[in-house]
Amino acid sequence: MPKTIRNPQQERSIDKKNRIINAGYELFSENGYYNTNTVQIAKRAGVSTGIVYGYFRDKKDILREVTSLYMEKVTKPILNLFDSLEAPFDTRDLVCKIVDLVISAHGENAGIHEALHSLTHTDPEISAQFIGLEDELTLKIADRLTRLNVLKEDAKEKVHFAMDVLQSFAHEYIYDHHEYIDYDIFKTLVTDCLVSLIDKK
Amino acid sequence: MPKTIRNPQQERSIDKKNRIINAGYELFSENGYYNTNTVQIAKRAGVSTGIVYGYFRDKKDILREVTSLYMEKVTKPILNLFDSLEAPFDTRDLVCKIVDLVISAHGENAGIHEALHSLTHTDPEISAQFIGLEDELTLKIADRLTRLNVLKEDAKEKVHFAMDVLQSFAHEYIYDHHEYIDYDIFKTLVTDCLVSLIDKK
Amino acid sequence: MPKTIRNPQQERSIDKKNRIINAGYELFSENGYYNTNTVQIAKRAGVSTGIVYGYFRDKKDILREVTSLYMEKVTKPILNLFDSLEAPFDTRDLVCKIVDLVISAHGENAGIHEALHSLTHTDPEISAQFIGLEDELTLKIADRLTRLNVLKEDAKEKVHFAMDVLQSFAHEYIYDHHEYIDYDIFKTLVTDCLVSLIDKK
Amino acid sequence: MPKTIRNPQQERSIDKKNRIINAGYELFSENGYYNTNTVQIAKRAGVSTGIVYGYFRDKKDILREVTSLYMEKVTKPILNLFDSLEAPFDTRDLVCKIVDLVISAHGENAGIHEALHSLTHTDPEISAQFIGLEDELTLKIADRLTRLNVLKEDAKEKVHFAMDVLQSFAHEYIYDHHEYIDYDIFKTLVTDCLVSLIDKK
DNA sequence: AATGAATGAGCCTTCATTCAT
DNA sequence: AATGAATGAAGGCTCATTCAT
Repeated sequence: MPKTIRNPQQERSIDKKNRIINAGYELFSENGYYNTNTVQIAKRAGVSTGIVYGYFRDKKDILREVTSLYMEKVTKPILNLFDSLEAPFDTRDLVCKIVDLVISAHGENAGIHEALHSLTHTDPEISAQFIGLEDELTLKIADRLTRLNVLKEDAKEKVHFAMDVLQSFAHEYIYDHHEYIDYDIFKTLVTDCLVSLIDKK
Repeated sequence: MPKTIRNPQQERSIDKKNRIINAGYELFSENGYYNTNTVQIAKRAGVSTGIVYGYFRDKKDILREVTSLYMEKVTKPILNLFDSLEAPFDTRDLVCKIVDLVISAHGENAGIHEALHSLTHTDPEISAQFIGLEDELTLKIADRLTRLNVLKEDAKEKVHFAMDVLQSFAHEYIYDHHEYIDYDIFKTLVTDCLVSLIDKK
Repeated sequence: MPKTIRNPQQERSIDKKNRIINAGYELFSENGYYNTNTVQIAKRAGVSTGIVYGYFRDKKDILREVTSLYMEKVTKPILNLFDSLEAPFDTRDLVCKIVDLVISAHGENAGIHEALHSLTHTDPEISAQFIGLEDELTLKIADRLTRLNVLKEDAKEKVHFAMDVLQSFAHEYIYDHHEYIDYDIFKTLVTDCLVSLIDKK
Repeated sequence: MPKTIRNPQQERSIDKKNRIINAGYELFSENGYYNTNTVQIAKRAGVSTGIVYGYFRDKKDILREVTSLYMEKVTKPILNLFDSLEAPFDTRDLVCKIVDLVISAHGENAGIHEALHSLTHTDPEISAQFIGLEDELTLKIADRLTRLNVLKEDAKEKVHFAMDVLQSFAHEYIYDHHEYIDYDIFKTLVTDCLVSLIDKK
């Protein structure tokens, strides 16, 4: 007897479902998945506990949707940037823009990245979602930069490497802030690294 | 009435405490912190549930010690490498060694890094431990490389950046393995990046 | 504010109420009372959840009506048989007919008997309905057989006993089917028992 | 990760497990399986909710054990009677004893029979337990009576039929008590039926 | 010091019933 | 009359922590 999960078509219902997802997004972000319970999510979304299970199979199902939302939020601005990219352009200039973009994306989605990424290790489904996102992003950007003649060889590897570098830098920048580090210098190092990656050979 | 936590001096007790920490290490590594319970830890350690609370204030306290253990395991081989470093040496050679070292360290401590790092965001204490480790490592290595005349300016920033790059690469290398990526090429990119970082200017 | 329960007069409403009762009948029959929920009943009946409470006070109220329906289904063919009974007749012949009738009635209403009878013990209302049915049936049959001069003394006791025997046999026959039992022989035993009951003294 | 269920060896633990089973027995008996919750069981047993799951996998598991207990209680006195049976004996005398025995067994285990039997229809496991019990009982008694030369042909069918008759009579006698029935006469009918079953041919 | 049974708060989920439309 | 989304109390179960021995 498979319970039916509402697949909301009407505006009000979609809104409610989204409110639950956003509540999950916020709470997972603030306290992590395991420190958030369904009552909190419902309360934050302004709905009753019961109705949550009208829209989601279980708590994990909320997580899935939150993950998707996160992916979209992170992916979109970056893809937009590359879509609107017109040759010729200054490499360093592009890199700077990207760095700032990733930092701000990371900042706005503070916490959720950690909360989700942490589940990657124990949850195959979330892991697959993450890997899928990286795949898509890498391939799209590599393709775009190849077409623009910016990258020739090893485009995918370079793009992926660049993404890793950006990711970890953004995280560092937003969260860790070690006292003895001059983050302007750090940022320059990152930028240089990416520029030389693009201009290689 | 502050409960007394044993600070074990006797061999047998120390051993028992260590067995608990190791059990925690393994289990957190395998299943994550929230999917591990104290009964499992005690069983794996070969001790009773009750005695766990003779050595640790609470479950979080085990986590703290596991984190410390992790730090030591990861830190030691790297520090050893730098300690035994004698000038003159070939930069690329050194970088290659380090890359391999970090990969193997990451591989051996598979899982635990994720499990711990994930808690960083919701747990200030763990976060502080992580940051503290990075601080120590960065400063020591930066100092060493400065003394060896390998790095001059911005030593700390460079070292920290290098560590980030290595970390994320190792993780990528061990876990994610995207199909379309040629990891030999990826590795070369990383190596090049680090070499040029050191040889800068 | 006593909620008003519709006492449907119009054809469409009566139909709807009956569809709910039948849905309950089927579902209780298939899965038992406690494993059936009101949403399932409404869905099976092709009505909305809400309207169920327009026709029934609560879930138990559906049960009451289902019980009545069951009683009717089981009672009618038996009463018909006795109504159409004309003396003289062969006792054994009559008994055989009845046995077959009860078996088929039990088979057709598979499940619901169990589902309902089980509630008898914890639910006084259902219990009363069951007892009421047995009373009515017993008295009518006893009366009929007395008039036909088939039974003289202890008619009610005999009829009731016969009903019990038939009931438990039918149940056995339909459900339990133990491997080592030859049910033709079993049936003969039952028939003999009933025949001798009627022909007693 | 299969949770370990304590298999209690020590007296105190066995006692506790038994107290839980007995609490289940009583409560299922009084209110049925679905109207009894684990908190009630724990409270009645004088233990905490949690420990219930130290002895039982889940609520259903308690049901299983309650069922076994019931079977034993019902089976034992009857088997004892037949074990101590020595030829020659008066058939009617034996039947009377049995009837009284079954009535008292049914009375003492008031309610639980219904509560359990009701689950038979929706729960294959309980069903199997019930059928298994009937099998065992039937075969043992049939065997005993055959050895004693009391029954010759169709022993199993006769015994099973007798058990059904006794069962339904006992239930009638204990619970339903229809006003217009003279239960002494009823009892005589049952006795006669069984006697003639035994003395058949 | 050590054991492991015991505690009970808290979590996820279901479902009879209500209510806005 | 009718809909079906919404409510929230209650149930089964887990697990960090305590306690009798």
